[in-house]
Amino acid sequence: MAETGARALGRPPDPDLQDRRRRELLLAAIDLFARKGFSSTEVQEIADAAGVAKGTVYRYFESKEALFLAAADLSMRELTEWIDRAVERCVEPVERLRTAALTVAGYFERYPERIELLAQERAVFRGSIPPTHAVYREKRRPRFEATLREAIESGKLRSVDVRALANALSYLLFGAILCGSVEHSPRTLKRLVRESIDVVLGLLKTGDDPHV
Amino acid sequence: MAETGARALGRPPDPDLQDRRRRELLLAAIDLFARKGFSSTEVQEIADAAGVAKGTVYRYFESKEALFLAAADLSMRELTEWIDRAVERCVEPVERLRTAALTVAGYFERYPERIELLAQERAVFRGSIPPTHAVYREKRRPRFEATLREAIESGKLRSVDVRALANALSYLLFGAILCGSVEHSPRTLKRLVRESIDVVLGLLKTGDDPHV
Amino acid sequence: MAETGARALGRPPDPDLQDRRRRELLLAAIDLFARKGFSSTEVQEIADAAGVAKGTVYRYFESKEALFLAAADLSMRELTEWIDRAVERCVEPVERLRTAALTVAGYFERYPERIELLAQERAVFRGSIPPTHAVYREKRRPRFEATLREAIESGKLRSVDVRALANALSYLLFGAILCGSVEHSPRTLKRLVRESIDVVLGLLKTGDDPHV
Amino acid sequence: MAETGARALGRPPDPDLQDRRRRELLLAAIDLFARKGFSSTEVQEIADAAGVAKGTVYRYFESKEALFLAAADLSMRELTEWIDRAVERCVEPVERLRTAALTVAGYFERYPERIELLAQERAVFRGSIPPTHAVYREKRRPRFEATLREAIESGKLRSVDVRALANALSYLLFGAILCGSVEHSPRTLKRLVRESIDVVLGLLKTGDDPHV
DNA sequence: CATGAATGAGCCTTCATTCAT
DNA sequence: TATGAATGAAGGCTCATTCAT
Repeated sequence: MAETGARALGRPPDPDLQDRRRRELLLAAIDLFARKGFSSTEVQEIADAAGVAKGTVYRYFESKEALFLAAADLSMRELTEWIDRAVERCVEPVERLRTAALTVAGYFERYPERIELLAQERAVFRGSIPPTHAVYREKRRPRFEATLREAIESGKLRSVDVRALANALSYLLFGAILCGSVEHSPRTLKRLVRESIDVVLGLLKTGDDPHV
Repeated sequence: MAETGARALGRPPDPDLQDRRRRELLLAAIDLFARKGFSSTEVQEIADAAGVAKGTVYRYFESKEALFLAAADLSMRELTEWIDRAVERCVEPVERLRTAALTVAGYFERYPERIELLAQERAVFRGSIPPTHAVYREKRRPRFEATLREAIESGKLRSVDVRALANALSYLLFGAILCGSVEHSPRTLKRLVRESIDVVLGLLKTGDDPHV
Repeated sequence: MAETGARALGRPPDPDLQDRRRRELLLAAIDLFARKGFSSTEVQEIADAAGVAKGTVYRYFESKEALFLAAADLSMRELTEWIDRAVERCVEPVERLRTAALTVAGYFERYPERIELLAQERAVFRGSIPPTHAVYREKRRPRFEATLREAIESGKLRSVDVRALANALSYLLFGAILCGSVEHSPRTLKRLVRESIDVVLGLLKTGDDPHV
Repeated sequence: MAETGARALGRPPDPDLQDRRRRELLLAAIDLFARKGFSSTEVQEIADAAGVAKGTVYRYFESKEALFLAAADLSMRELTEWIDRAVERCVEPVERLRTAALTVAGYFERYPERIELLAQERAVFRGSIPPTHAVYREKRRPRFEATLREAIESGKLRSVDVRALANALSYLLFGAILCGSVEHSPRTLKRLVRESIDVVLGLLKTGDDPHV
């Protein structure tokens, strides 16, 4: 893949291969950390899954913890990309909100294991670092609140406190992802989120009929 | 409790001491597991904190994991008791909902560490067991949905899908507890939950003014 | 051995056994570190040699390095005891000097491996600690110089700079132990030291015949 | 050296560069092994210090151990050269002895780290090879004893057993170098050796006044 | 029952050495 | 010939669990 012509030079350490390996390791890490938990996963297993020797893992990542963090970060970065890509086509603000939420649900329905990374991260790095998901969420907050404001100002949504609403929707989504994947099959995550979000959005819509 | 007289064969057993010890151990476990994480906490530390020898821990609990589970369970059972006690005075259904949510927030504001147990539990027992909080939530669901139905039927809340609404509120609360304790000080948990819940409840109230 | 009656109490962790174990470990450590070198010796080997599990080693010593240091210290302390015991019978100062030197030689002839500990220690703890042998030597220096002074003042030895002479004799002895054990069999250490020391002492004796 | 023209088949080999590299590596090795100890020094560090890649080290030396040995050997060969150069100007035998000893002291005062190589070597190559310094010492012994004999026969020194005296002086020097560098600053090595040696030489001088 | 010394499997990390380029 | 990425054996240390007293 993308092997076209490159790497014929000899000396340079072939950045392509390195990138591929790094990614391979991260994917293996996501999978294993998510399925077995941080401390029950041996670095050797990750190396095996990525098809490299154990020592090689340590060429790419300082430590098991650093690998975990990088894996969690990759996961959240990809989620961010999904959201950005999905949302950029939505002009209508309410639709944009719904789409964003459903994209998150869709992402974790596609990669159910990655939900566990959120829990793992929190559990393992006991407050020593701000959780990746919180960091990413905070980064998106201004855009999020702007969209809400836009929807309210354009009369699409009732007028409520924007900060409180943003929080409520965030928490709802986060809670739905975490709980939904446990209580129901992760396969139904999207439906679950849609139903929950739509209740609230339905209530928010102006016009008196809170039908979704 | 209610242990009086049972199996009082001689001196050694002393069921009171045993109960006290057991509780001592659970409290120490909650504290340490929550503060340091499951795998970073040594059984020895818990024994020390409870003032017993390490071997004694194993007289009361099969294993480190069993101790953790029992600790998580104690935590959730106490939360349940708080809710029951708080709610039993509320006749008005909407007030009952609000009170329950605020009680949960208040509980974790009082014992902020215990929030971590939720994360720990999920992280450590990777799907091998249904998380304690999910079990307790499921147990309360019928009562919860009944209250919602009651509020709707009595015209206090708009008519929406009860299941979806119950989920939405649950997830919101769960998400708020988990995120709020990280993003803000756990001291403001109650305010955070109140604001988030009140937005939604405000929207739900019949009559057109969604002011809280 | 010395098992008489003791240990019948039950709880107290039997200090005798502990002391014996500790000594067992130190002797095994001396032997193995000396024969195989510090880094080529595995903690497991020492545990095996002492008949305990690896974890037990760490109950008695903080780390492999601490174990080494304790071993080196034991070795030097025993040497000190040998010297003290041998010397206490000598009134005549020159005889005392000779006896001390020969006792050192005898000690290392008896425990040839322990010579290696001196080398190991220096090599491993690169200046991070003052070498055990230097510490012990410095502790004896006042007594040593006093003896020299006594011998000179009583006319038994020629008058020379005491400090310089003390150094010269110390270095000679130390060099002889280290080199002699390599160049010749450690079995001849005593003879080697006697010859070297006697040359110098012979020269030192008053009266013109420097015959030993 | 004397490599001129040999095997000059093409461009690549360039024996000069190779010699320079080899020396560079040895000097880096001496420095690092001496400062950090054999096992705490990584081959990579030596490569870095010499400005070559790690793999290149293995083109010049079979293994880390071989590199160490070569480094120790270089050190002793240079010492030998110093001695030879210093001594060749001395006709008077006693002066020759003194000069040799002081040159050794001067050498290690100039390169204090190299003292450590002696200790390292002994510690690492536990008897598997005769220590470099012993080999070199043994090589010089005939010349050394000849000088002593010459001094005695010419009446400059008292008549004592030559072998024993040679040993005593050797051990004294060796011990002084090893101990002196630890107990005092290596800066005073020369003074220390001079004082120690002069005591003995003073006693050896014919004529009754053993003043240095 | 309580104790805490002993156990030993487990695991992360290091680093000398190799070898494809 | 030089390079440095990859390898994987090795080993120090931890800690849950056991069990003799």
